[in-house]
Amino acid sequence: MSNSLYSFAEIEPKWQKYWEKNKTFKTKIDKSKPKYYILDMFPYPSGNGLHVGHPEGYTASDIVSRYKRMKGFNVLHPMGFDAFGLPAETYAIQTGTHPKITTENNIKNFTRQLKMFGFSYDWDRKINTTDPKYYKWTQWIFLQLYKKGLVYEKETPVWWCEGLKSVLANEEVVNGKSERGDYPVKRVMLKQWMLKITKYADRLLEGLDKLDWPESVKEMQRNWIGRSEGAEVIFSVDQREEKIKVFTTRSDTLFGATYMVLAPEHPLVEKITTDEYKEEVENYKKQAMTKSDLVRTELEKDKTGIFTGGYAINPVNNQKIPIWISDYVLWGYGTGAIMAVPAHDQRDYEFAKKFEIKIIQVINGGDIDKESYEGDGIHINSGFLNDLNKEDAISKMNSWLEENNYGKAQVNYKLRDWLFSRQRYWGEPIPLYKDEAGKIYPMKESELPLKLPETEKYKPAGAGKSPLANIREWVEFEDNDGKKYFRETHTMPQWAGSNWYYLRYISPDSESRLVDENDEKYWMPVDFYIGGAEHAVLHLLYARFWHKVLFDIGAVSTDEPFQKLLNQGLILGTDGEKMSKSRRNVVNPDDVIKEFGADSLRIYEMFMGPIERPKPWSTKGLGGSHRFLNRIWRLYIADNGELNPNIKDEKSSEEFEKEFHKTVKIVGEHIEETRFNTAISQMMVFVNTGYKENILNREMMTKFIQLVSPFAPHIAEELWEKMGIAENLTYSSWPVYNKLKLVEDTIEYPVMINGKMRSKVVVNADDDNDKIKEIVLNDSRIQKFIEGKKIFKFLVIPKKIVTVVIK
RNA sequence: GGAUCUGUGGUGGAAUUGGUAUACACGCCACACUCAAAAUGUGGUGUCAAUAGACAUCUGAGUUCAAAUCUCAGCAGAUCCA
Repeated sequence: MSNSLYSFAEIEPKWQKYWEKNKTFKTKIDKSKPKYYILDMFPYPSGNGLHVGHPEGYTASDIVSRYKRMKGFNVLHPMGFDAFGLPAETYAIQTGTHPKITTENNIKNFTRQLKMFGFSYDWDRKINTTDPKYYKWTQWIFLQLYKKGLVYEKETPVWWCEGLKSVLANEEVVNGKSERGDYPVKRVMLKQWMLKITKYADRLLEGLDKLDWPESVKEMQRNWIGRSEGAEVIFSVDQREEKIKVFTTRSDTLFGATYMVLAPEHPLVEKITTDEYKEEVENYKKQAMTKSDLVRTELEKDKTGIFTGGYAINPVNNQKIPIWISDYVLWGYGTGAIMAVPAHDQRDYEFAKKFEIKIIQVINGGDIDKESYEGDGIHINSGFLNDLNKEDAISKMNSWLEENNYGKAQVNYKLRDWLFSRQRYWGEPIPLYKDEAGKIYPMKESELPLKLPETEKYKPAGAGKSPLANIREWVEFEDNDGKKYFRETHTMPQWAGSNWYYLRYISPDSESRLVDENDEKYWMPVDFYIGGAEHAVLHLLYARFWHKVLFDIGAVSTDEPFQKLLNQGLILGTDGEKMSKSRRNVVNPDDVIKEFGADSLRIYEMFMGPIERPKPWSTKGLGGSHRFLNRIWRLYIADNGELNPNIKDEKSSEEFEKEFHKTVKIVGEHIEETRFNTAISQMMVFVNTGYKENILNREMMTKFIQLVSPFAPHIAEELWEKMGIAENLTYSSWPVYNKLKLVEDTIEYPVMINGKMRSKVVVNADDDNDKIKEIVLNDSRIQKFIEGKKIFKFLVIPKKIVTVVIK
């Protein structure tokens, strides 16, 4: 159906080979040029190959790369693979194929596909996170974190699925069952490695202000970090030594605290529970362990809880208040305990109503018989806070707490430390080991990389244990001192490799450092980073965290890694739904390239709509983009294969020349603004105009090829060659437009009367307002409307519109 | 429930950031080429009315000489968070 006039099937491989052979995109430091580092989020090389969503962002970054080269920048534009991950391991468990082999094959396939698009990557810088030469440095960074005291071990629950004999991630657990196989899952307590990202919370928050990122992504990160100012309050436990610390943003409501709630996992629960309640509490704890945090904190859900039999003392009035446990309080969030003020918190209110706990109103307002009141107001029933408003009451209470050693003002973060252990085989081994007494030792940097051992058993070794635990000869070793040591068997999460890959591209072969010092200073920061919005929080936050640590130890010279960020929108199926195998609406780029060529696919994906918006696929629309390339081709090449005889050294018409300069202006500006769809539509206008012209000035037509080249590089190279130009297109200078050509001698003004468009008048560009008014009032159409009416206002908005108000 | 974003022809989307609403493309219609079709080229295409004109940017109000654009209220959808 794609009746092509130009043979993309020959042209595209021809130029891809040419670029590869000539190393056209090889990048070196060149201090005579400004640098530009433009980065794609590197893909996980899945067995399915590329989908049409990948090339959307990659084409956008390729257009900018090619444009910047022509603008005289030294451009670094690399690609690599984030190749550790679950699918290869699952496949290994099923088939016995080593993940290394699967990964190698997939990378080959991905590379083949990426090359078919003609992306201008410097392939000599390709990286692969599973290469020991690469993960040596991932492990090295981990050791630096360890040395800085940012690594610690903590007992935390993980999801264990007996049916799958595997530990599952939160996302893999749906309604207390495994997403795959629907087996029950349970919480298992396990010692795991944590990274103290919370230590960097403030800097991660402040750093956002300087970044040229979408506001939505910055906002998401701010919410994720979740800084809140409040107070720590210390409650003592009735008849016991222990204290309970809570964090609250509403210390002013302390007089209304009528009970406390501990997370079921809170270690104090066991101590304070009286014999009478022991059994119930134990049962409740077991139940809570099966629920995910998401389910537990759902607002609408029915509140559950159990009284422990213990009491705490409210420090402000020495009242005994009951201590409950409930799953709506999470362990690992804040202090795992809350003071409950049912009168002024909705969840506490529902809880208190259900279990008939006392509700004391301490702020005037609302109707406490019906619902909690969370607004501001005058404090009542609050001793020394009475008559104060919220703000004043908070500050007075915080001073009181501090003076009396019952707490202090405190900043709290929603951000939690980063759980860094995975009970998997296909990940970076953690370079730590323990002796028989359990003492932890970091490996020496000179011993890195700690390679993954070969094995044929990829299944986990048992509840919460990694497959590596099966390989005794790897785990146990004797050091020179003759003592026995045990390696850590957990591996790093997939984020680890992707956390710093942008640095490795800068000097992929450096053996002495993770990134060469001089090269790093030249290339960093990444000027422009393009990728999916799904990484708005985790990847982009973790990478910023590591980067700041590297900055602190002097390994990098910038405080932030990614200056500008763009999220491309999802490409949906023709049905407007997310592409998925089960919906059978997946479009395969291999098929598209076979039928229409890579240039057509590139142009189409850029022309679909604004890059950052989600948009549905249209096969017809793709045909239109292909037709556009054919029209370009025919504008240059006649049916006999020779150059179009209209292309000559004579001057083109005034109009066509004007359109050309306008096109140069718009295409350049719109690339800078990443508005590729409108850049393309302007090129279409130029081509449409060109079809009506008899004289296509050779110089203009040459420059137009340059405008096309970032978008459709193959056809551009071919036409460039057919025009007989020897200069290297990739490094030719981007055309400059002549401003004077765009200045009009005359201006056509639309004339509005009482807000309605009534006529148009043409005036000379240098006519003053009086002259314009004269022309307008003499216009016959205008006269018809203003006849017998009084002119109230007469406005000329320069170069825009004339507006008349009559009555 | 919260945060952020979006809402324009039959469809994807433009609109110089408050100034002629619907650029460009898809689809559809007509004409040319053709024995015919495809491809290609040219023209038309918001709705009602057919000279004029009236009405149209999710709904309703407001600001303004002028609103798709700004403000408020509501409705619908998307993403993230709870």
